[in-house]
Amino acid sequence: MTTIRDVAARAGVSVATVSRVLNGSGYVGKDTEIRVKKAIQELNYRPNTVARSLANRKTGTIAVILPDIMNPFFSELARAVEDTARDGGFTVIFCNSDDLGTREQHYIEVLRQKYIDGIIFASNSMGEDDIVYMNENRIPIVVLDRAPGKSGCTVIRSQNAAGAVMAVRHLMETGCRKIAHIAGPGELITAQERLRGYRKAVKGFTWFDESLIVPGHFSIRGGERAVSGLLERHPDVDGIFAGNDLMAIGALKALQRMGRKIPRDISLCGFDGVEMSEWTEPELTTIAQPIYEMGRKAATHLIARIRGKAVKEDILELDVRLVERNSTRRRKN
Amino acid sequence: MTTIRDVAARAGVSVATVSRVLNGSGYVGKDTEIRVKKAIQELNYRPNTVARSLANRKTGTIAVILPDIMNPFFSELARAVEDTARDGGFTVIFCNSDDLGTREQHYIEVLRQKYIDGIIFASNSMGEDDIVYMNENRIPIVVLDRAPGKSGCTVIRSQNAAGAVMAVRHLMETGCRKIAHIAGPGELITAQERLRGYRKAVKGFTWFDESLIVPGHFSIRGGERAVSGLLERHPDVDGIFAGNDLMAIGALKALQRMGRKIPRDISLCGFDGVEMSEWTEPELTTIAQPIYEMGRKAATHLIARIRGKAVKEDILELDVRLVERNSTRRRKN
DNA sequence: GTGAAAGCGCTAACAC
DNA sequence: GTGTTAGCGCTTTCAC
Repeated sequence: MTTIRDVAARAGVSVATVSRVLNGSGYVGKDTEIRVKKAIQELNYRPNTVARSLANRKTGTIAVILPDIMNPFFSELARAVEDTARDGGFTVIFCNSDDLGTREQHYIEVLRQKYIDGIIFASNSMGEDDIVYMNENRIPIVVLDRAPGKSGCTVIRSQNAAGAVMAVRHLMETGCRKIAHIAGPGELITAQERLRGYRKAVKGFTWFDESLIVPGHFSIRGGERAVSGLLERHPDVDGIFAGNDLMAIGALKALQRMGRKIPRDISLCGFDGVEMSEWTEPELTTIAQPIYEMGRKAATHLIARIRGKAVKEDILELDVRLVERNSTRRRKN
Repeated sequence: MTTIRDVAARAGVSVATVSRVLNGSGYVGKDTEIRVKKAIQELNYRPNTVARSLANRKTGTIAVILPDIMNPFFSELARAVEDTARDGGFTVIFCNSDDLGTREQHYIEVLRQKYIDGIIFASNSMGEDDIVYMNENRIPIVVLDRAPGKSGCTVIRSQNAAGAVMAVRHLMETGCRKIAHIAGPGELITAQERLRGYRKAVKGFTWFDESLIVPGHFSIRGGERAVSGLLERHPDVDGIFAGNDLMAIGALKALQRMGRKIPRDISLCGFDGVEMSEWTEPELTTIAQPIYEMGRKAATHLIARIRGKAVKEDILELDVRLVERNSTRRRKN
C-alpha cells in the first residue's frame, strides 16, 4: 500500500505539496507539480478515500432508502440515482426498508455513523421527526412523495391527484360508464392523493358509489385480489383505474382469467408508467410519472446541497402524462 | 458531535478503556464497564465508523457490480445481497455497469480506494485479470456465472446446460415437434451454456436445423425481434426455448400480436424464473434458477471471506428446476 | 485492569 | 511556492 508519504519522498517534496497537487488546491510550482505527478504515476499511487473522509468529513457516498429494490418503480428510481451520482463522483448505498419503521431507523443510524454525505428517502413511512433528526445532524436529504412539508428539505413529488383525474376522464372519454378505483394503502400519501383525484373526477355522477373504491396493496397480488370482489358487487363495471401499474397488471391478469376481454369488456388504466407496463398484452394505458427524471432530480438536488450550493428548500412537483395504449379503448375522433 | 474522548472524560477513564468496552476486547473491570456504558448512554454517543475504518482497515461495506439494477434478475439478486449483508452488519453499494468494461474498471478502482471490504461481481464482462487484481489487493470477491476458473475466488453458478436440456425435453414431452432457441449474447457464458444444452437436447433429430437458433439480447426487445424472422423461416415451429425470461416475454408478446395462441399454436419456455414470469398471461413456463438463494450465498461467502474464515475456493453450482405453467401444454399422463 | 501514546493516511492552517 | 505540524476519531501495543 503506497501512501502520500511515499509519493512525497520519491518526488522529494513534502506531503502537503503532494496533497496540493492531488486536490488542485493552493499554489504549486509547475515543475514540482510535474515531479509529483510523475511519482504518483510511477508508484501507481491512489489516495486512500477513508483517510480523506476522516480529514474532511466527506465520504463521497450517498444513500437511497426505498421500500424494495425489486419493485420496478424503485429499481428505475435507483438506477437514475446511481447514474447521476456516478457522474458527480459519488457512490451509492441502497437500503430496502420494506416500509418498516424500525428498519428505517436502523439505516438512518448506520448511515449517520458512516458519515454518509446525504440521503434520498423514497421510503414512505419516513416520519417528520426523522427529517428533523437529519437536519440536526446536518445531513442533507431529499424526500420523495411527501406532502409539501414545513421541514427544511427538498421534496420531489408528482401530480398524483391531477393524474388520477386524467385517468378517470380518459376512461370516460373512451366510453366507460362506471369506473372503479383500486386504491393503494391508505398510509401512503401517493395513494391518498390518487384516491382524491378519483373522487374529484367521479363526483356528481349518479353511477358513483363508495363501494366502487376497493383497497389494494400496490402489488400485483393486490390488484388480483381486488378485482374479484369488485366484480361481484358491480358486474357492470366497465372501467378500472388502478392506483399503480403493479395493481393494474394484477387486475389485468385476474380479469383475463375470468374471461373478460380488455379493453372490450373493461378498460384498465394504471399509474406510474413503469417499463413493465409495456410488457403486458394488451399494453397498459397508464398515467406515467417521470420516474427516471425524479431520481435524477433527487440526486442532483442532493448533491447540490452536499456541495453547499444554496438550494431553495423547495417542492419540485413534476408533471405526469397520459400514455394511451391498448388496455383502454381508442378515443373516437 | 460527541467523540470517544468525551465519553472517556465523562466516565473518568481513558479512551483506550472506552474503546475496549465498545469492542468487547481486552479486560475491563465490571464496574468501569458500567460507568462507561452509562456515559455512552447519557451522551448518546455513536462511534465514528470512518475513523474506525481508518484504524482497522475494515469499512463494513461491500459492493455489488451488476449490469443493470432494472433487470429483474439483478434486482432480485441485489435484494438478496442486501438482506444478507444487513444481517451481517454490512452496508451495500451498488454499481450499474451496463456490461461496459470501462465502467467496471472505474468501479473497481473507486471501490478499492474506498477500502470496500469485498465485492460481488455479477457483471459478465468482468475479466480474469480483474480477479487477479483484486487478489493482489487482497479484496475478497465472489463472482457469479463464470466458468469454473483457476483464479482464487468463489464462483456461484447454476446448471445452465442441464437446465436447457430440461427445457427442450419438456417441450418435446408436451408435444412439440420443432423447437427453436432464442439465444442470449454470445459473449455471456450463461448464454453459451444454455445454447450448448439446447444443442445437446436437439442433437440427432431430423427436424433440427442451425437456423432454428436465433440471436437475441437477454431483453424484452431481443425476444420480440427474434420471433418474426424465425417464423418467416420456420412457419411450422411449435416450440420455443428462450435463453432467459425477458426474451420469452418479448417473444410471447410478439407471437400474441401475430395472432398465435400460446400454448395452443406454439409453446414457450423461458429461463431464470424471475418473479415477472408469473405476471404474463399465460404465465410463463420457465427453468427457474434460485436467484435469491444465489444472492444470499454470494453474500454469505463473501462475508465469510472478509471475516477471514477459511473458505475453500470453490465453485457453488446450484440446481435449476422446471416450473411448469401455462405457456407450455400440459403433459399427457 | 487501565492508561499513554503511536499510528491509520490525509487535509489544512500556519510559518518561512 | 513549499514544508511543518496539528488534527480527523478510533484502535492497539506496551507499560505500569
